[in-house]
Amino acid sequence: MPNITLPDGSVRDFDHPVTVGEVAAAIGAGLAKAALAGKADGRLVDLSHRIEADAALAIVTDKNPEGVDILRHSCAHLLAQAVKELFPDAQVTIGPVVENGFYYDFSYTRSFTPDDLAVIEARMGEIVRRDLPVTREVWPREKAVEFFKGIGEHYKAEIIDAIPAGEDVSLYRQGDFVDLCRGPHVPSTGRLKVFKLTRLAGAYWRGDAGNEMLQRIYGTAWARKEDLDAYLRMIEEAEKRDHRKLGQQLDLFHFQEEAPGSVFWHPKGWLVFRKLIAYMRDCQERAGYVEINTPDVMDRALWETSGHWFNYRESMFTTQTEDERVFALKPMNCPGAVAMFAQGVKSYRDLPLRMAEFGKVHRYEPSGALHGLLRVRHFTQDDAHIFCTEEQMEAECREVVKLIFDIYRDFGFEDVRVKLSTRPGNRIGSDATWDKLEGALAQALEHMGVAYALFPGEGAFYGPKLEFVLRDAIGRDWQCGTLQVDMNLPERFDIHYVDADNSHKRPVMLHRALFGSLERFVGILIEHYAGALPLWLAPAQAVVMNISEGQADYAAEVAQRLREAGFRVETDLRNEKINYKIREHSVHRLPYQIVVGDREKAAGLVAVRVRGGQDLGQLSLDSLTGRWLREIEAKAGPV
RNA sequence: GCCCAUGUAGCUCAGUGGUAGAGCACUCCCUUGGUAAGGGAGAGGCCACGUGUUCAAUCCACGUCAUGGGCACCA
Repeated sequence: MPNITLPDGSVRDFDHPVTVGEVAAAIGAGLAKAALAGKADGRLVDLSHRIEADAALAIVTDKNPEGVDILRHSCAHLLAQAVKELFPDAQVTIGPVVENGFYYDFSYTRSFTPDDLAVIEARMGEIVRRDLPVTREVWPREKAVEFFKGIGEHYKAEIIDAIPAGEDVSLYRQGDFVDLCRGPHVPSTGRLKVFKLTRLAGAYWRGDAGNEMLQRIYGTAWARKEDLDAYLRMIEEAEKRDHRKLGQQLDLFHFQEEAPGSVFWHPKGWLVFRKLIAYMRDCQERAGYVEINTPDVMDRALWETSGHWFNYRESMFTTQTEDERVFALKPMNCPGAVAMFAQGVKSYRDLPLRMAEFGKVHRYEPSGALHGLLRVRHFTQDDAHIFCTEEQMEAECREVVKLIFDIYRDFGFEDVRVKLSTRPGNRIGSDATWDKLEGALAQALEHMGVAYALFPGEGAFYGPKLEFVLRDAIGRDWQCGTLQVDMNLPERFDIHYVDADNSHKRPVMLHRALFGSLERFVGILIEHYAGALPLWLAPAQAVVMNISEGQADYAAEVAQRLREAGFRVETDLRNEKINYKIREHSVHRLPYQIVVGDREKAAGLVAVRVRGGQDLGQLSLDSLTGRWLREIEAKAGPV
């Protein structure tokens, strides 16, 4: 008879097979009440699961992450049941757990509306009040297929049909509603209390754009009301930080209909952009890069050689001119860099050759993909191509990785994760070459002690890649930098260098971008800093305000002296109260506000207020600029 | 590209089958005020664009464009 080993190491002996729920009850009434499911020998099971033999068992409650996922999964079923009750003709498909919640995809003749959503949510609450037991049944696959076909659930039948013949499938029943599911689920619908339907969306059947579009209903679900509230507050905070909203409020950039997916940079936004380029230029010069610039418009023949014409033709902007010649706006900088390398004869002594280019690339992204600064059709890469020998490849990769980590740190991104994507099914080049390229990336990381996640099959068709994902101030992840190794383009363009033995050798090419896209990086920074850019990046670093007309000249003079010292300083001499001016510049997140009244004018000092409200009192201009220099040196401001 | 929603003043938004309104911003006047909104007056709109329906369309229908939320895509 089963001995049950609990997580604390204690063992309970039962003289008959027991269910998980019975074990929980044997431990304590409180636990029995809180129990949602069990984890038997590492496998999640229902409370009703019977344990026949010795096992290690943990009781899962809503305090475990797995428990919350079970709540979410059960909420998906609850949603499906509510929809089926309200719209019997709707067909169910799948309803998985996602981060913070769940969704369920339906097929239905008409579109659901936001009003439907409220009605569905109300019905979900009603089913909760019925407190229906949720029970598991195991059926032969064929019987399940027949059953779902019989009740008109063709999508469900198709899913089950894909399960290998002869296998049993598990079904969950709550009231009249039956769904295919691996489980586990909560024991009854009454356990689902904290959920909210959030939005409607379209989604392709089986995630394939060739299939019909289903209707997806998203919801969020939590163990406790406080968790839901915290989540909703987090969403609100993210909305406040939205770079599109802040870009408007802070007068950084705009978009307009004539140029979808292309940015109009206003003076302030462009200043940030320029500062980032200047910063990166400085980093790259120190790291031994040279900077080049190649044409934006080049003959299609070049893109045929590179392979882009055949692979990405529909995403390229092309020209139509008087002559018959077809040009394309560059969607990537690499062919230009290769052309640059091919000029003149290169010696092994020239390698590694690190060529950077702030290249503006043009890609005709699908209209539905455009998203503020984060996905645009014209963007500027802080691109570089490193031509080196196979022997140099790994060391170069290490240098790039180091540079990336150093740079992200300057923006306060300490939490950076690395993804290694390896050879895809559809690829070019021999396995021996792929071994070398993947090895170079993996070893570079391992030698540096950098942890990484492996993504088999996710590499580009010409080579493996590293991707760098950084986590921002409110915990969201952004993929920015990339490092790819490539033996394909050098081959296609037939470039070579002269080696020490006077033979011609093919260089290896590294593609790398650290910010990735400057446009996108500015967007990420705006959200990361919630618009309060650190002093070195702030478009206006300070504003000088007079209290009344008598100090206007002095305020202008102070501003001018600070500008001459190299700072970006505005004046606000308007006939407004100081409260009004301070409010306005606080809303615009200026790092420093300088107030001059009769007292400061008489003393030759300035009164200084720091972003956030701190009052520094009266300072001399020298001590103020000294503070600023130290702050700029420190780079990353408070986030 | 696909599904759904949205598009009214510089911004945020009301509103109606009989060609429009608020707050903020802007201009002018009063006020010269010491650390988050002083008062008054004024100016400002092809109601995204096109085609229908109607005596009459910002409002209804269809189409287009753009934006938003997802899906698909992201060399």
